Amino acid sequence: MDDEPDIIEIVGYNLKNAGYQVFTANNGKEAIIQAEKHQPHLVILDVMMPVMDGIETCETLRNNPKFAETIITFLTARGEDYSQFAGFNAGADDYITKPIKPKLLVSKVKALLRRSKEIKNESGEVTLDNLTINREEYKVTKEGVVINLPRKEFELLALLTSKPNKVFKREDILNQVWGNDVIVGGRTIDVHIRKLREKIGEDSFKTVKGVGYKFELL
Amino acid sequence: MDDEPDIIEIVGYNLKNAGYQVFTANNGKEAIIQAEKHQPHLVILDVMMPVMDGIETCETLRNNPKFAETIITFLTARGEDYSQFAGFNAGADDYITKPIKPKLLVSKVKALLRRSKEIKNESGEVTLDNLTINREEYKVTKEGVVINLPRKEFELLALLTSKPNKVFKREDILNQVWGNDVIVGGRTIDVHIRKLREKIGEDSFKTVKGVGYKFELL
DNA sequence: CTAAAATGTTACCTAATTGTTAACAATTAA
DNA sequence: TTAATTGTTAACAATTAGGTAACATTTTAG
Repeated sequence: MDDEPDIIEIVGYNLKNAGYQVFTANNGKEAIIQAEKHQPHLVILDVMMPVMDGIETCETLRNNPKFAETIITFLTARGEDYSQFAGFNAGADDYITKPIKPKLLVSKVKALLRRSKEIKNESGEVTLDNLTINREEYKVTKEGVVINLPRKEFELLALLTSKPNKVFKREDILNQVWGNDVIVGGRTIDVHIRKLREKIGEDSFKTVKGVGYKFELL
Repeated sequence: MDDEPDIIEIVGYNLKNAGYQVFTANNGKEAIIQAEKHQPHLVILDVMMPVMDGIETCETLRNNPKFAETIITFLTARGEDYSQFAGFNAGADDYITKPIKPKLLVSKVKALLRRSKEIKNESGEVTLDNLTINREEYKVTKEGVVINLPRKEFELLALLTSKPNKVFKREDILNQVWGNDVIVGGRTIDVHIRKLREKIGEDSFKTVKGVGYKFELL
């Protein structure tokens, strides 16, 4: 994501050639929207971008737990130390200065992604106990029987099962399932939990008072 | 690990200052020996080193599964593209070119280590003696038995165990567990300590009169 | 050795949090 | 357009955590 269309094209071309799926944006705001939509493994930012600069974009992404695992690197002509500093302080993983040979850039990207790919071997499908959650198909199966869940219920289940036994704070649940800006009443989460308990099983969902909920593996 | 003693000293000094434990070597062979001995999280190599050059050192380390998780970066004056290429092909995670301001180097190192530390600390779990405290799961286990703690008790325990044997002042406990602004009566902490003593064990929590409490490892 | 200060203990009350139901609104599918 | 499904809310019930008072005990200082 860069402000100069040419650079975007060159970089994009080379990364696509290297086998990566690439989405582009012309400014920070767009970049964030694209990132939300595609959940990329890696984000490349320029420092100077219209509407929202790279540093701010980086900070915004970093503050969203959805992108905690996302690798963020700057690619920019601004080589000054203080600028690099700002980049790293904003939570970037790397800071690459232009000019750089496309092939070398691909090498760098490969090096950056190597580690995150090791972690994420997600097929989109997770199996826990006798429960299978397929995020791509929005399908849940329990003991071989398909359970049809409405969107919100599915997303809530998907979130909780993304890290079994981890307690998700009510606030985080709201952010991730309902979105940062949506305001809903105080009992909404509970009602959805209730429905999941009905359909999936009472014991799987544990309340941690004053904190939130967790999906518990026994 | 570099061939120029001066650089080694400067880099080492700055990294130590940033809180890292640093071991040095003057050539590739030494570097490998040191790495085997200390199992570092990060290895910094120069490309040009006597006895065994950096590329070869990097390859050797990478071929050893023991160092699969180890982050390796070059730090060198050889900025040529083909040289960087060779570095990444040898399995390096990053390639930093000199000259670089020490502070910026520290930032880079921090960025490189953040991910590997996240993965290792991901469990958020601390084990002391026969006691396990998992912050992410809000779960405490003693001798394999799960102990369910209310939030405040859990947070108090988490605080005290975050630095075993350190005495936490009553005031600090109030600030960290109850928050800067909340005003509670003078016996509140004591009551919670009491409950923890009941559930975790009398001896673990020691009173330091006129100061506060500590979690004592025997 | 005694008084004052600090801490320990218990039981109880209340406020905060969560659970549950049903009604209503919004969305989607037929 | 209507019917079905899903999402949200309100109202109330149930639960539990947290705090405090009151008193006991221990420690410290003079």
